[in-house]
Amino acid sequence: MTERGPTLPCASPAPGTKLDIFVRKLLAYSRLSTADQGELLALPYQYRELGPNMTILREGDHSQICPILLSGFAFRYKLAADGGRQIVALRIPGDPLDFQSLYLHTVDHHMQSLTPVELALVPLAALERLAETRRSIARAILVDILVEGSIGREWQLNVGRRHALPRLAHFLCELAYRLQVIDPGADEGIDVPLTQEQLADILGLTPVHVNRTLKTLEEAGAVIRSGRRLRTGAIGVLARFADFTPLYLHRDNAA
Amino acid sequence: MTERGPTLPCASPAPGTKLDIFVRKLLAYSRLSTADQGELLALPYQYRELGPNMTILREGDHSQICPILLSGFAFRYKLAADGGRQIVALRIPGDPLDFQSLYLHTVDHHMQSLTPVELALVPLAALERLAETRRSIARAILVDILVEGSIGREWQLNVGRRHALPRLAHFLCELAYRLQVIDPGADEGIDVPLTQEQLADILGLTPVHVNRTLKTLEEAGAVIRSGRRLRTGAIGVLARFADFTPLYLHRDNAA
DNA sequence: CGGCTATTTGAGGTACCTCAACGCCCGTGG
DNA sequence: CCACGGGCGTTGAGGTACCTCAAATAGCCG
Repeated sequence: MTERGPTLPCASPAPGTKLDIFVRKLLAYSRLSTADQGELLALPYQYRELGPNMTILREGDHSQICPILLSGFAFRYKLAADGGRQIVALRIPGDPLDFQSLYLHTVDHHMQSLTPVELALVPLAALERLAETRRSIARAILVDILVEGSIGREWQLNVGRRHALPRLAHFLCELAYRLQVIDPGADEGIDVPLTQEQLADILGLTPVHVNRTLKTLEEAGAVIRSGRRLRTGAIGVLARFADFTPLYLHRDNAA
Repeated sequence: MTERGPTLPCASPAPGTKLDIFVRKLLAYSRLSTADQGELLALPYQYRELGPNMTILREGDHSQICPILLSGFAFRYKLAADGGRQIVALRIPGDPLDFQSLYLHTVDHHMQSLTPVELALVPLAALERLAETRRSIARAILVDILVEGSIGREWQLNVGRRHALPRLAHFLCELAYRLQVIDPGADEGIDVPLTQEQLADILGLTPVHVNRTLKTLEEAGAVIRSGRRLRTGAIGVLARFADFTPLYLHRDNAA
């Protein structure tokens, strides 16, 4: 059920644990002592691999576990009565996927894997215990929740008040910027693992219009497409179309 | 600087404190012992009144206080490079306005009073101390943050995937529903203290189109306008146009 | 009453949507 | 290795929900 490494007082990964990337992600936004890091790395979890487009959370669930995204991408979405889908958050490797259920009874949205993913399923009870005994870990959890909230507000602005071209460019810019935390080369450009339909559901557009907007961005040299692959140009190039300011990502918070 | 009432062990308001409505609001989403309630009511604060359209928080601020909205309405907003404004949250009486600065260095959005407001300015340090000694209060703070995040996601869906009419109706429905916590009669209809321009900035529309959509809603009997006043019909009537399901407001959480 | 702001209405424009057809990638199985 | 099928991407044509601009009206506050 739970394979756990021995409790480590230092920050080198516990043998056998895969939570390394999770701790690195938290460290990008919060300070944690080596002891804190050791406690996190020693969390019990169940390892699971999922293919793409698999449901991870369902609206109405009462969850007892917090999945942590070890690799791959996942997204939260909501559905309108007419079947319209809005993707409301994108989660990247290292991200915890459901801290919320620590404190709310009911899940208010759906969640799916975007690519094949590796998950560490951590019992909420274990996380809760850790948060109670270690203030700085509780804090790091909160910071993650708050930063996701801030990103959500920026998406509200993006969908509500930007035209398709800067809207798309802004999203791509944000994604590249966020990926820098786990991939130092991301500022030179990233592979975007989203179909045009998924992009449309993030941006509040139709797939057809995303297609045309991508074409424009490509002609402007801001993205490169080959076959079904989509790759962004460097952040600096994207930003010229994007009205992008990274303040809302709170990368200054760890300093 | 700070007028504080004496610490009370029971839940009846501390003499002289105005934080009663704040505690009632937290109680709607979290369980708190009478001792917890007493501690909250005994929080030190500076009382302040503000007119409408006054700035409460500015993007880039490093805040040391958490304003609590004792009466009146306030909203968070963000600006696009072209001057477009998106209102990303509406806060109602009893709501804390900046728990976020407990854990993040920099404010990522602006905040203004919508109507005349009364504020209790609580030092963040006092809140932090309370959260550290009382787990259930820390929890209540978190629940408030999470519920606001959930509302933000619903707004993403609203702006991204609903047409103007259900979009407007959904927002009005939500507002009436939320106001029930502090005003039991709200389900019969509420006064909406927003100009059409502000409604437009919530909904990602133009004021002109909001005007036309309101007209349609009025002809359908879902809102009443007289002069510049806007009043909603009963929630049940609004809901017929709104695709509204209150799950995301997490009112089940206190139970 | 005067002046400001919010609302209302009209006319014309456009960014994005809908529908539909076609073609290309790519995984699968023969 | 090739043939096949299905999903995703691409393109075109036509439609529409919403926007822009502009002017007139109405409410509100001194």
